[in-house]
Amino acid sequence: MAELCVQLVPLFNALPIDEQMQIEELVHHQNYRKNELVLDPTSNSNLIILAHGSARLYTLNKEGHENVIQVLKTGDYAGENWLFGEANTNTYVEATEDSEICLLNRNDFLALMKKQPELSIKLLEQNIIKVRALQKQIQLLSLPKVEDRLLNYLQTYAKKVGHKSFILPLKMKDLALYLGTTPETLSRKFILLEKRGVLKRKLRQIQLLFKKIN
Amino acid sequence: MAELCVQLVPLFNALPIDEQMQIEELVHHQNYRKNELVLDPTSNSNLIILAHGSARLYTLNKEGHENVIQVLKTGDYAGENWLFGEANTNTYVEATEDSEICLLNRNDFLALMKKQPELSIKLLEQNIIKVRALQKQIQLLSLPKVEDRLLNYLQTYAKKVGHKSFILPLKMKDLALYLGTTPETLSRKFILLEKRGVLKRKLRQIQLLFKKIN
DNA sequence: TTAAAAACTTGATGACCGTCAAGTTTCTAA
DNA sequence: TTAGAAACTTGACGGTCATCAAGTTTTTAA
Repeated sequence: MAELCVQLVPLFNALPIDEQMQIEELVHHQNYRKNELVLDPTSNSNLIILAHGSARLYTLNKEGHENVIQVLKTGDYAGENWLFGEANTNTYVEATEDSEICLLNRNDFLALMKKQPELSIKLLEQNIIKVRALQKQIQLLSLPKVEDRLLNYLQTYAKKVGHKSFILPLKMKDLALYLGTTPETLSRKFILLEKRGVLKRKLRQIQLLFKKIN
Repeated sequence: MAELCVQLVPLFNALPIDEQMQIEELVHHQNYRKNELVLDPTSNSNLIILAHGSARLYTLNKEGHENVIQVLKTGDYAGENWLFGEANTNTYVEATEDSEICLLNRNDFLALMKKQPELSIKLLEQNIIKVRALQKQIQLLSLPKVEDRLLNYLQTYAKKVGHKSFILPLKMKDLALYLGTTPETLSRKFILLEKRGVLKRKLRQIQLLFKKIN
């Protein structure tokens, strides 16, 4: 279990601990019984974090029938979008077992950001970094050949660590996922690149062999 | 040519016009002669926007040799990252022809955000929306079959517009690019889905035929 | 240290899809 | 209205890669 609920939310988890604690102070921890309604559209919009338990998030269609959007388990969260932009107008959350749930009120949060502009600047900074990482991943995934994706990834990573020798930060399985391929194919591609003299490898230890990293 | 330099920068271009103008007021427009240095690491860090002309962005390696990172043409920009986080410590920009260049100073910009917390909140909001869109695209690109990517895209779009009939917002060519495939394959997949009775299509007019949009 | 699990590799196979080239339809602007 | 361009379609083909299954190696934890 995380020390702070807000650490579970990607939006916040890269923030310095001080800022995280400022936000944590705004959070209301509460216990709900099974089948109890946690929030509905008349509530203030909230970020909802499941500290422990489970809940389901649903909307009601015209016929009044539930439309389950998401099932939340321990450690999950929802409603990041309600902290900004549109408020929640049609979504309900109900505990599906006895649960401990953290709620962060939209207005409280916006007020904090207005009072502490530094906080929103840091959040913005984190988010811009994230955007750049995602764009890079999309650029990679758009290369049709796995070989090119892998090479591009390795070059980028080498540039980032500033060295042509490095240890892969991901397991093959995860790297395969990141590159939109399978461990099998990835394994073969590594061997291919090694045969071509592009790199040397011992397990996850990689050494790139070309002159220029650009 | 855009009315405002800052509209060229994705970070800003979805902002309300008022906010854009506030930022634009901070921008220094300047003319540079061919080969003139626009900025170096001793300058304050700046966002640089090429209103007209061209420039090259480079670093110097240990031997003092130029390492060209990027070539900027009319409408291009660079240094978005210097507005936040790390300052520029090693990059030079030089005009490669007579150019009109807009510079936005990091400190000016941060000061504005601190004075106007609303601004950074809006920027953050835009950025979060962008993150969500990018994550969706990655999720799509990770599906190995084009067919699945297309169907997933169509379902998501239908949900967004709240209707099973809609007009594709992208040309085939662009949709193909977005889905990481080619116009040819995309065309074939549309026909396949039509034959299967999943949808009807007349040009870019789409109608999904399955019961449930979820 | 040793056994079990997890990670990684290897092989065979066929479907999928990118490519190229040549069509057809739709759009655009004079 | 019409010619030209752009967008889209169709066909044939071959390479890439996902899949499945059965290895081997490395890691983990008792």
